[in-house]
Amino acid sequence: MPTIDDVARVAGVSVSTVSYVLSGKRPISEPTRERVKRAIVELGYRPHAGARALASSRTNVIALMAPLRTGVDVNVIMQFVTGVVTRAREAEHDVLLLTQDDVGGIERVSSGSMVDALVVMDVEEDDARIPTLLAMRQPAVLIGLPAEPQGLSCVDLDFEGVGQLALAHLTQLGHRDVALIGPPPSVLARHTSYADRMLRGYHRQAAADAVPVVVEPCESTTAGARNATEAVLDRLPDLTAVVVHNESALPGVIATLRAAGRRIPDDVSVLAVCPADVALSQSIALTSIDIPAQEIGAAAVDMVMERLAGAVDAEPATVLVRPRVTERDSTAPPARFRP
Amino acid sequence: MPTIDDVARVAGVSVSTVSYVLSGKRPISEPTRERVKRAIVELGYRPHAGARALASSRTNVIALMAPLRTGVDVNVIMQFVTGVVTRAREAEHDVLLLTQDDVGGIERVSSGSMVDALVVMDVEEDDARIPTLLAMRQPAVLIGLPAEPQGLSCVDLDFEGVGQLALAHLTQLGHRDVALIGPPPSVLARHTSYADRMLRGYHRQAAADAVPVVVEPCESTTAGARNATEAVLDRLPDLTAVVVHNESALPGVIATLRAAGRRIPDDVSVLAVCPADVALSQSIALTSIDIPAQEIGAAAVDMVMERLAGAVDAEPATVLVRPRVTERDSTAPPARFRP
DNA sequence: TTGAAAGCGCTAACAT
DNA sequence: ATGTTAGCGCTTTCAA
Repeated sequence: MPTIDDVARVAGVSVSTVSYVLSGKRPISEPTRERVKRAIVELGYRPHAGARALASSRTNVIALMAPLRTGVDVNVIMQFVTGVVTRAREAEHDVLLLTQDDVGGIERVSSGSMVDALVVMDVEEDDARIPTLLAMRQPAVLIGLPAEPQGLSCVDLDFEGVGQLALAHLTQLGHRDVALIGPPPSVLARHTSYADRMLRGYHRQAAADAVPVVVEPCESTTAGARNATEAVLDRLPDLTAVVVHNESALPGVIATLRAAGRRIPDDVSVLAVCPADVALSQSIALTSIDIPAQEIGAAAVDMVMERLAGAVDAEPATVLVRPRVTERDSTAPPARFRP
Repeated sequence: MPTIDDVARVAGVSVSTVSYVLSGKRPISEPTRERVKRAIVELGYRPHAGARALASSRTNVIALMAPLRTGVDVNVIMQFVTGVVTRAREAEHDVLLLTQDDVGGIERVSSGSMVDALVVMDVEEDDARIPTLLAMRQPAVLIGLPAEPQGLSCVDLDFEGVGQLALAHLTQLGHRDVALIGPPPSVLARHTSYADRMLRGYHRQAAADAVPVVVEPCESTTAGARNATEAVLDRLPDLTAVVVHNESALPGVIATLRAAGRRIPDDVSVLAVCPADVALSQSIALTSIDIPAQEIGAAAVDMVMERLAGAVDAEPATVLVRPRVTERDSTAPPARFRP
């Protein structure tokens, strides 16, 4: 492997000149730059990442902690991951993937100076990783919003708003007998940030609209979806609308509703909270509050890069993407509102 | 951040002693080792990854190229990824994630000495990355089997065997009117390794058993599954069994068969080629040839580590995991064989 | 506009 | 069993 010295020799310049041509951190005359670039190409030179990291304390790598916990939809995770990796590459960074949510992993990559920053997924209300993240010298950005961010930067869809908006949309259509089919019990049990926030917003809206709250957690299997849907029909025989906040349950919920003789949206409206492509790949195009997972992942990287670039002590930001309802074919006013 | 010098000073030894305590590459007296370890803990010392890489030409990072191409099931990808990351951690390595399948990414991490080795997923029959992989000084392992590995190591399920076994299992039950619902057209079009091999095996078995080959590619959507299933029923009105090599299509295939009035397995047997958990999470537990994605990912890492550890020129290995049918509730002999 | 050289924090060969 | 020290390949300050 050629080194920077080789390049310098071939180009007939000093190593520092080569370095500056590469970094652009000081002006280089056009002819010199040309000679250097030619030498680089000729030799197939690539700077050694380790040497660079050692000399500059910059690795151009960010860590992405994407724990694969039970109950979280893999599709959605991958959309976040894709967003992060893609945007990171655009910013000349690579991504080190951590799939365990252990504090040990954070410490290893952080104090070992393996990465310049961390992006953390699957955040809980009271996340055990927060103290560790605060102690690192590298910046961290959470995808999610814990109860007390304590100065960490966060990005996410505004899930409280999602809960409110989901119910409000249905009540405005005239629905009163609405149920929420939610995330799996495991997700609820560990107080995953998005789940708790969504429920909070949903409850608030229910209070405002004076409609009862009927919530059914739901395992992410066909059987789980069937059970939850049947439970809901049982608890609310006059059900006219259902909010589903569980990607993997959607096919099963739809199938079970139909099996029970309820047409969508004629008898029951279905409003999904999920990525747009999931809403579109069901047997009926679902009205949904889209989770822009990829964009949120990209936004997380943007925040990382800001922190890396400039104001080291830029005050921590919390970016909450505003939810919107995209009307498709699965919602309508309840039957009694129609001729 | 404390450095190795700090540790040496606090422990009252030389830096090399600290280094050797850490690496275990030479004997250290018990008392000395103790003092050093205490100093390490006391200071919270972590070796600087870049410095280490520079001095030792070892990064303890492997690259995982997991392109998210259209048509491949995310669930399956994630199982491979999980297998790779988990086993890599067990071997004291971290994983750098590349999601584009560009040759540029390989060159960057390889000649930049960012990683010790590469694991490559989503391999095609005639994979464009092979020349680049051969040119690297780091070892590479493919998950998949190209037409000409040219000396690269490969691990995968024996998909030719899968194709044979799938059909053989059904014909042995007495089925003659069998259809194969396959991967999406895009996967076929780019000659993804596993798809081509499975088809090859299937054709061979069909010739051996003298049954016609009815193959229907299938988009990974509910609609796609419906279309493919209806097409199959159309082409083969007396259909008694179907092989499904398309995870995302499974729910739709099952639903469509039922909608057409065919009970499973009474009227139609369904044999799936998919990870075990996918087979188990359908509305009926499917007989399947399981794809042990996680184990294959782990095996890929094992092969990497062997190469890294010892015989640099260990001859390249090709490990093909033997497929097995796991009988569950979706297959039975055809009706005419039963009372 | 360019060059010389002092590190960055380790590993491992060479000494003792 | 332990210590000394020469790099590893780069960045960046200081000089010119």
